[in-house]
Amino acid sequence: MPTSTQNVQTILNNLKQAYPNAKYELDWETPLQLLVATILAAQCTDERVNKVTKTLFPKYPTAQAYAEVDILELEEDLKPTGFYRNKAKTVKSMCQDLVERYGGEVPKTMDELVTLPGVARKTANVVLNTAFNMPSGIIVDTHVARVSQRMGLTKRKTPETIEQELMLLVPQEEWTFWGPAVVLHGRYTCTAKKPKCSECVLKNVCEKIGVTTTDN
DNA sequence: CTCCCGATAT
DNA sequence: ATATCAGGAG
Repeated sequence: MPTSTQNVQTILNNLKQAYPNAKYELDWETPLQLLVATILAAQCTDERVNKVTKTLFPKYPTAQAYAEVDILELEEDLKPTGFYRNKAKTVKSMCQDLVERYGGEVPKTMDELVTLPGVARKTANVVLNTAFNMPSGIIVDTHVARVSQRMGLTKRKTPETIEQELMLLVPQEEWTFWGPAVVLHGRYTCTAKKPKCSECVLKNVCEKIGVTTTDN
């Protein structure tokens, strides 16, 4: 058995012990809500997104509602999440697309999702993994990318190529667990600045590539 | 590669 | 002051 495969098993075991119920922390009830929340989550904490969507979701119950809103009003609604002009434009045009091409429903395939404005593989994987329980791929956000590189699981730089390598290493039945678990690990332990290596459950199989500051 | 946006951590 | 934050488009 290759070393990397052995490491992946160890990583999985330790992650499951540390984050047994790992799941995405964005608040949502419908696929459309999760899709919108994930777009708003770009360069913004989930906590802030949840605060905004608490009032946003009741105001816009359907894709049609976003599609018809005045762009300036939507910009105001999304302002606290940052990148608000881009996000308002993206959400509105994406929902227009949903209404025109998919009857207002969120499509359930990767090929269809990534044709929507503002949706690439990361956002599509979040929706497919979380809302539709489909192992379409592995969520690779800034956290998963950073942790994977530090662990020595990949030397690639772009989310797409990192995802490709991870999909070869991680068994498919673990894909939907891997993403949320590694995101949590990256957010709270393997942080971008000053990672907490001394309390890391993966320290024994981590190569600490590019880690310059540790707490021990 | 840059740009979009603003709050927070360091 | 600067890096970073559940990214994606041009």
